[in-house]
Amino acid sequence: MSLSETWLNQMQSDGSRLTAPRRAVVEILAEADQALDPGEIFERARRQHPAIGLVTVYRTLEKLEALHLIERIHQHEGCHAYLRAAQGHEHVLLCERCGKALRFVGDDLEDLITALEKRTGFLIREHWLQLFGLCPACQA
Amino acid sequence: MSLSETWLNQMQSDGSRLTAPRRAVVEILAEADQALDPGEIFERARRQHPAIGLVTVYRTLEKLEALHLIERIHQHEGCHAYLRAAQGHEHVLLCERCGKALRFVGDDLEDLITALEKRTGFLIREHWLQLFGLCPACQA
DNA sequence: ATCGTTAATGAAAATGAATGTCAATATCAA
DNA sequence: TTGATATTGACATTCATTTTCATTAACGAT
Repeated sequence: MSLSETWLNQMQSDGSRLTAPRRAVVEILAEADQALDPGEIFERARRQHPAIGLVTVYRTLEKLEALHLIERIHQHEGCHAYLRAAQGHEHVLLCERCGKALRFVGDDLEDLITALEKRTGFLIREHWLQLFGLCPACQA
Repeated sequence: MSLSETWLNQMQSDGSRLTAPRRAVVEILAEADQALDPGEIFERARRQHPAIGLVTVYRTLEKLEALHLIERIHQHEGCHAYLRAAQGHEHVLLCERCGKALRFVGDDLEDLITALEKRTGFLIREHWLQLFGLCPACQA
C-alpha cells in the first residue's frame, strides 16, 4: 500500500470522506520530496483536478495536520510549507536552494536535555532540530 | 552600558537616527525575557510613547534584524515574535506556557553534522535547535 | 441500486497582518 | 542655527488565510 493510500485510509477512519480534490492533495504531499506551501500544492493539484479551489487545499492541510500525517516546516523565507510528519525522533535536513527535504534520525540530545533541565529547572517536553545546506545536486 | 544603549549606539553607527519611538522599541526588546510579536511590542511601546504607530514598530524590527541584534523565533503558535539574537552557538529554550525564553550554549552537533554530510552528500551550513517545555514557575 | 443524511465543495466576501505612499516632522552634522 | 534628509504616523493597499453559504457528492442504511 502506498503512502497516500495509507493516509487516505486514516482520513476515512477518522470520519472524512474521500473526494477527488482531497485525493489529489494527499497524493501530492505523500509523494513530495520537498516541503510545499498551499499555493504550490494548489497549482499542482489543479493539474489533476482543475476545478479544485484553494480553500479545499487549506482544509485538507488542516485535516492532515490534525492527524499528524504532515507538519509545517519552518524556514527563513517562510513557515507555510508542509512536509510529511517526522516519525519518532526524525529531524529534517533542507536544501536552501532547491528545497529538497530529507528526514534523518539522530537523537543524541538526551544528555544535553537532561543537563539543561538540571541547570535551568525547566521541564523540557519537545525539541526541534533542523539542518540547512545544499543538496548534492545544488553544490555543482 | 546597558544592552539597549549598546543597540542604540550600533544603530546610530549604522546611520540611523535616534528617535523617541525607536528608543521605546529598542528598550522593550533589549530587556525582554521572552519573544515578543509586533503587536505586543506596539502595545508596550505605546505606554512609553502613546503617539507611536505600528508601522514604526515594524520598521524598527527590520533595522534591528538587519543588524543581527534580534531574530525571529519560530513556534507552533506563530513565527512572528522576536528575541535578542543568538550569539555564537547559542540556542533557545522556551516556556510553552508563559513564553519565557532562555538562551543556552550546547553545541555537540558537530559529530552528527559531519556524519550526515558524509551519508547524504549535503553540505550543511546552518542549524536550528530549539527546546520547548515548562519553566520552573509554570510547572507549579 | 436508491435514498437521505451530512460532510465537502467552490465562489465570493471578510478578515487581518504586513507593506507601500506621502506630506509633515525631527535629528544631527556642519 | 540651519538645512539636508532620515523618520514619523495616517492612510491606502496588498495578499494570504478564514468565513459564509448555497450546491454537490460521499457513503451508510435500506
